[in-house]
Amino acid sequence: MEANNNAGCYASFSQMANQDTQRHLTQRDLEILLALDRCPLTVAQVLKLSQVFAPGQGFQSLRSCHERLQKMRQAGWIRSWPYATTGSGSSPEYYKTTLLGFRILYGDDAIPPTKRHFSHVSAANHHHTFCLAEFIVHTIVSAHRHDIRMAHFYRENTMRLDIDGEILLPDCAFEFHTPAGRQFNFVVEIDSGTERIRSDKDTDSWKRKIRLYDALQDQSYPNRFRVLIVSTRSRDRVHSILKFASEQARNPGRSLFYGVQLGDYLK
DNA sequence: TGCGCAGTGCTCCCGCTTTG
DNA sequence: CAAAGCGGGAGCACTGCGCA
Repeated sequence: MEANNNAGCYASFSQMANQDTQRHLTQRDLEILLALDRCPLTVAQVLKLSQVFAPGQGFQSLRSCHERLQKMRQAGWIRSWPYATTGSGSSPEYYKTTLLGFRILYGDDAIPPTKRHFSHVSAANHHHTFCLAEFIVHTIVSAHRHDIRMAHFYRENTMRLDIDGEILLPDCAFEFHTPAGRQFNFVVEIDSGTERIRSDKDTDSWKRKIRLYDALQDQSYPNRFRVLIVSTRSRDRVHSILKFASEQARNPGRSLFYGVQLGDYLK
């Protein structure tokens, strides 16, 4: 895996001082910008993620976290839009970096990955985006607790896997590095239950994904990766996909696909 | 900068009333 | 009688203000 959006490539503070925002950019602000560059986050998700910030940098309350995000928004580093809500009450807002925020992270000449990188998420993708963010935040926080470092994170649709002329775009991908020096590679597929499992016609079917990931693992040997299937729906859905994957696998002794229901994972 | 409190705005839920 | 409309209550995100 190659890194194209990793930390450690911040613009200099003198460059930032040239911005007309007249706001003090802290190390924590950079952590927030980096987090929002991975995926859109709500205030609650930023609060949870702040547990992995440098010691003493985490937020103690939703109130203070929200206040800081408002200041960053006023400075023009980030933007927010409301999520379409499905429960009672008003909908939470999700935050993304602006071009200014992006260039604070990666330098004045940094080129955004896509045109839509700084624009709002279409309503049809709200559920998917929120669930992906929940998974990412929980994964980073959990890994941090076990002293496992995440590296080379690829945000949604930035990793393009070309397998025998067919393309796969995982929802995200990353590496885990353990204190013992071991490396684990993961790609993540969020399943909202909208894709057919066994269809030959549906270009987004699980049958196609399973076939391509299986072929990719053959090509990648001895480098190994695992596919994490996170269902936002039911456990039955996870079991159905994993059962089908085991039926389709060319090497049944190889564990390539791992599945979990998002609610279970977050618990 | 962090936090508490009180208030606003928004949305969903639910029961009641009105309408066709 | 069922569907539509309406209004109050509840829950949640967010805001303004003051204090430490």
